[in-house]
Amino acid sequence: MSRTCTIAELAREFGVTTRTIRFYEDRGLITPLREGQRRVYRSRDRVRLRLIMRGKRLGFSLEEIREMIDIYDTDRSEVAQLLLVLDRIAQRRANLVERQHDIATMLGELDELEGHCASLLREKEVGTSRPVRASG
Amino acid sequence: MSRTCTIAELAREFGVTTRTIRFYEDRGLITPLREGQRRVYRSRDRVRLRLIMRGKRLGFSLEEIREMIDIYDTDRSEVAQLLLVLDRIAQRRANLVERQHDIATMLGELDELEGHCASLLREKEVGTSRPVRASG
DNA sequence: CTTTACCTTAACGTAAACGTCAAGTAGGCT
DNA sequence: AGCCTACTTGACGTTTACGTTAAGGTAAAG
Repeated sequence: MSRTCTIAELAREFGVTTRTIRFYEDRGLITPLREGQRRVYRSRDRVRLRLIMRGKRLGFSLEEIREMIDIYDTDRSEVAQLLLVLDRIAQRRANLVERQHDIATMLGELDELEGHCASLLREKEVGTSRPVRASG
Repeated sequence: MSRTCTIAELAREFGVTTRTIRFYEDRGLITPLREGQRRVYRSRDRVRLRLIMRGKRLGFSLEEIREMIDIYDTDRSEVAQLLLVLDRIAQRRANLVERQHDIATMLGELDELEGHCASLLREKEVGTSRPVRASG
């Protein structure tokens, strides 16, 4: 495991531009170390970026993603903070479960449509003595 | 069930602005009837809007949502079109299944974190004479 | 007829999430 | 020393998905 890397390496690794990574930093999603001027990324940052990309695939805004990251970042030394984290986890979970239902609904509708199409297709195949040739 | 309705009624029903609905029409996502100048929406349009809202919740762009709607709209009288629809269905399904996995991963991570927090909390509660909060 | 309420198109404004220069710096090669 | 490459910080441009006036049409109510 490469301990640290440059911004260009990280960008290649995740298939994004360096501009994107700097933008995420600007929005407080990543906080790399510095070696003089240059940014130095560690596995910690790679984990973050993975979280970010996953969040993006699911359509979360960067702000929402920042909130998720905050959950992992919150200080867990005090009871109040722990309770806060548990509360946020519950909210996130509820949100994700909603999405799961939306996806399940969509998949169900696709199944239905597919079944319809398949049966239409069978009808057409039965009607033709030879393979696909349709016309008046 | 009200067969038709105005743009304002539809907007209230779905909790969006009329501007939003007109914008969706502009992008080819909805095509209401007209009574003179005015738009008239039927259950067909309501179904569309439900599809749109669901797509938005899942983070799909309006363009992607338009493509989904196209799947349902494609002419199914010809075999070639049916095969096209089946192909698109497969692609959509693959996409949705990917999202399901992303969500499952996130939920798993939340479970893990929750477990960690819960055990930290138990440690702290053991140390206190008066319990902070008990459950389960 | 005027007000009120709802509708229309058209056009400009805006926040998010970057893309795309521009101009400068720092280290390595020859 | 000169050049190349990779990095840096701006700062303006772009697309998406609407918000927000502007400017007006229509139909019932007062």
